[in-house]
Amino acid sequence: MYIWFMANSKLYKGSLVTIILKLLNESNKMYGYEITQKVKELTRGELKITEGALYPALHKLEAEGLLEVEVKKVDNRLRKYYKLTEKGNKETVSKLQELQEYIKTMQVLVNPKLSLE
Amino acid sequence: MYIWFMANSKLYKGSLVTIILKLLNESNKMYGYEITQKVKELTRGELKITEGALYPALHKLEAEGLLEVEVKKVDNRLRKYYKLTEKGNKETVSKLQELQEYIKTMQVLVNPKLSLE
DNA sequence: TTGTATGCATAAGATTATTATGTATATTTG
DNA sequence: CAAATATACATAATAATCTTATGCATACAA
Repeated sequence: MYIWFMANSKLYKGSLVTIILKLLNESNKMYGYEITQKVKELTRGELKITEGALYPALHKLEAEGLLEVEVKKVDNRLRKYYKLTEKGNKETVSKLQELQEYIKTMQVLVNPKLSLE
Repeated sequence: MYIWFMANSKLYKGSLVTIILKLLNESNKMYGYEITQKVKELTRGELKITEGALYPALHKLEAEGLLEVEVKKVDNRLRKYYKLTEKGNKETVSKLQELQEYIKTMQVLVNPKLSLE
């Protein structure tokens, strides 16, 4: 993993958990590397998910009971498949709401013609 | 400053500089406390700007040459009025573009029906 | 056979914020 | 009038999250 196109915006700080939860919500189960590739694909290489951020985040979500893990060996290589628990499903809904509220609030702050209804 | 309604979302991390620059871009000059009150007003108390975040951020922006400061004494109390430098104006445009791109990217990640044009 | 891709992991350091203090004056309220 | 709140600045300790760097290992392509 030598070259990365990066979004280079500090705004993504805090978004990683939301991204992980939403991707897992869409596709039943995914493994870490798959998540990095999916994000790369969806954002056309614009957004990098670094391993140093991803793996600790997955471990934390698992420890919090939001994800459960299943280890599989494919082509003689390990994969750790993650899927949402029931608690994880609820948290996903909550995180997506937070994201919508964040976007709405920021648009109000940044566009003086808008207001919070 | 005893009670604060807070947005309680980690997504705001990284947004403070964008907020400060945009507010100064709209209103010529503002002082720190005024910024906290303006944000509170615009977001109807939803978003808190803590002093421990605000003042260091203002100092940093000044050190980077994005803001210039003018100290005034009003009602026997100090106010440090900040305004954008030319460099600060350019950075404001850049930060606002970053915000729009962030929002677009996140909507793609979170809404699988959308795509980057 | 060397580099790239796949697949995991963690440690050091940077950045940004929260929380807790501290100082000081002005104004409101019981 | 005393106490609480509002105005106005500031910084230090701590927490959270990320980047960068490194490490291990297998598979595949040039």
